[in-house]
Amino acid sequence: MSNSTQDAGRTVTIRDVAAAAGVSIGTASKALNGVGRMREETRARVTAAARRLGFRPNPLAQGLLGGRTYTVGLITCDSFGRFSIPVMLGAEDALGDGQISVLLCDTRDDPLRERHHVERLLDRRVEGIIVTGRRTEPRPGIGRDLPVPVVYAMTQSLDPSDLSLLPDDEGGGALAARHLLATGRTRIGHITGPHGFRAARQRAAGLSGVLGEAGLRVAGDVLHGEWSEEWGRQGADILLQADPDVEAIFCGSDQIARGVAETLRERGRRVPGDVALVGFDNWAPMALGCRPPLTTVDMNLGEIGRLAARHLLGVIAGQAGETGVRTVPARLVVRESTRLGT
Amino acid sequence: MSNSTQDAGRTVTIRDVAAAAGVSIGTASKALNGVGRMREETRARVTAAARRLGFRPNPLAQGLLGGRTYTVGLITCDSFGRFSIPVMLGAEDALGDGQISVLLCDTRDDPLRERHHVERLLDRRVEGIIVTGRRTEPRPGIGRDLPVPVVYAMTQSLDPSDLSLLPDDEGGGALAARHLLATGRTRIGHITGPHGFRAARQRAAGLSGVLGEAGLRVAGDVLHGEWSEEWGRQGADILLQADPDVEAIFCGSDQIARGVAETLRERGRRVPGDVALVGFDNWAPMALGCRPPLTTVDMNLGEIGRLAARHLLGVIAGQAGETGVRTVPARLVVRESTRLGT
DNA sequence: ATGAAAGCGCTAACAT
DNA sequence: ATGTTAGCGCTTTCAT
Repeated sequence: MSNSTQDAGRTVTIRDVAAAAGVSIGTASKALNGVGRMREETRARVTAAARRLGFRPNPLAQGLLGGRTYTVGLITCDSFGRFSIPVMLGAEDALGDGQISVLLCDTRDDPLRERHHVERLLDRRVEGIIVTGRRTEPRPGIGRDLPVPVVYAMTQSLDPSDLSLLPDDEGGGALAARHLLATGRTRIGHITGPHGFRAARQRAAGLSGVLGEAGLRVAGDVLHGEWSEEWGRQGADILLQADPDVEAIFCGSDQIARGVAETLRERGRRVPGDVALVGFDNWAPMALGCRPPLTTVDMNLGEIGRLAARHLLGVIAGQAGETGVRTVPARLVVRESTRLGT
Repeated sequence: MSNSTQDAGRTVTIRDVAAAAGVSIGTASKALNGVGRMREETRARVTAAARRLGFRPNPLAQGLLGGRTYTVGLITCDSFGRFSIPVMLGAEDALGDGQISVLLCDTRDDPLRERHHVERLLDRRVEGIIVTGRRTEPRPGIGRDLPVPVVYAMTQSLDPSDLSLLPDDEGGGALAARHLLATGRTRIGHITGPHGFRAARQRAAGLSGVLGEAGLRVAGDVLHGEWSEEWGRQGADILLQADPDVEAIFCGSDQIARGVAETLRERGRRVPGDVALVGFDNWAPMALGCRPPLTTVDMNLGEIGRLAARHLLGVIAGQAGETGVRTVPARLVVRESTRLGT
């Protein structure tokens, strides 16, 4: 009981370890950190004592020395929204494995809160900061000439000397388009979110690009509306009116696609038999709850987070910092809504 | 420019402040912390110098002294799932306002990872730990006799000497039941999640209890199944078969309720005209996307997180630590699916 | 009312 | 090969 790793009593310091091993405190430090030259036997004795006493170095003291703090800050502007969460998860994943701790803050889109949090993070000597968001639109950076590297994930800094990691919305749109063409559909409509969203415009551009190469156009033109199921329901009716023979609909989000699916069913069109359907986001509860389950584009948000974290670790380790915008490829998840022969 | 709060140059220490104010370093410390006795003029001079230089105390150094670290750990077993996120948000909210930083870790339900993270948090001298989860089932605590207070939110520790904050599932069920009775329905069915979930059993108990007091029983018995829309669709058919005259259906989740709503529509029952519908979770995308929008029970997860954080702050501040299980009242959100006269 | 000094736990020069 | 010493930035006695 008394030699368990975490005794309730006083903290065991390196001084205790040194005493127990019969060496000086400096020697103990070197032994434990694997630096300096010393007899193997001594090193072993110190290590053994440390283990026996359950010694755990105090990171505060280590950090104070000007050494590393093994901490990074994670700022979300999104109240842990649907998009920033997978990103954070990926980041935590990559960082946790690297023994880095994560200080979390939520700015709730308030620049004042953000400024405040950045300062707190710097006070705590984080070694880097990851900023996540919910939209891909450029935003002001969190500060110039910060003493630590910063990376933007699922959001873009206006400052081109920052690195921003974004999903490849255009590529995702292209992916959907090629998939639909491959299943033999050529009359392809598009119902998506507000024109004010770059994500919506880029997904549409990806679709149009591929169709254009094939000498085709978007059936019934691109329909912009809310990011909601309700708009999906309305949009589907509009599209069916504009082009009753539409063979496939690519939607800007899974929510929109669900609404579209409902209207199609109510209008007597079978999915995918009459009309194939592709969503965007691969948001499991939506995509799987849809009838039929939805083929959809996955932005690989977790990968974006992991890349952001790894970038940070790289820069911290001294690598040159990449800058500008980098795009992470999307991935198509095929389900019933486009399956052939149904 | 050069007197901005965050200069890129060397960090300004209290030593610099003292020098600038023409006092000793100890005096500067006392002045800034508002302790000790000294001339008001001196204190003002130090404060002014600190502000002018942009002095920010180093929390590492402060913590090292055995003082406070103003940090708490937030452990989620849930990979930031749908339930733990609102809890975390609430906690971050309450803590951030109190100038406390949050160290985040995700255990991914792995006890080894959990143990590891707990130790890392303790190494970093967090002043307390919040454990969040996705299920209300009791789980082993993260450790006995930890040197800091621990509170469980949206998950329960097996150890009764811990404090666990849970949603009031039974109360939520009762809330739904009373609301349906108040709208004049007496034949009330219940379609919910697996019997293995305490949450499902308690919500059912809440419903049955209220119905029992009114001399009623659950119409067609409680139907247990998956937490999915698909089950909602199936369950609705089963219920309609068992009791074709059912007037209302209370569902164990919003997802189930959506499935139920779909089947009802396809079977020609109007909601809420023929059958009223109540969900559980108040998960916006589901509840609002439903046709019609869903009346549902909100567990006040954010409040659970806030309470957890405040409890922790209280214990840290020296208050006696409450123990055992404490339940947070749920709240009914009324929407179209039960609105009268539709 | 102010200053000097010790020390939190640790590491990294510099001595031996 | 090991020990000694000087700090990291701060707070807190204890002198003055």
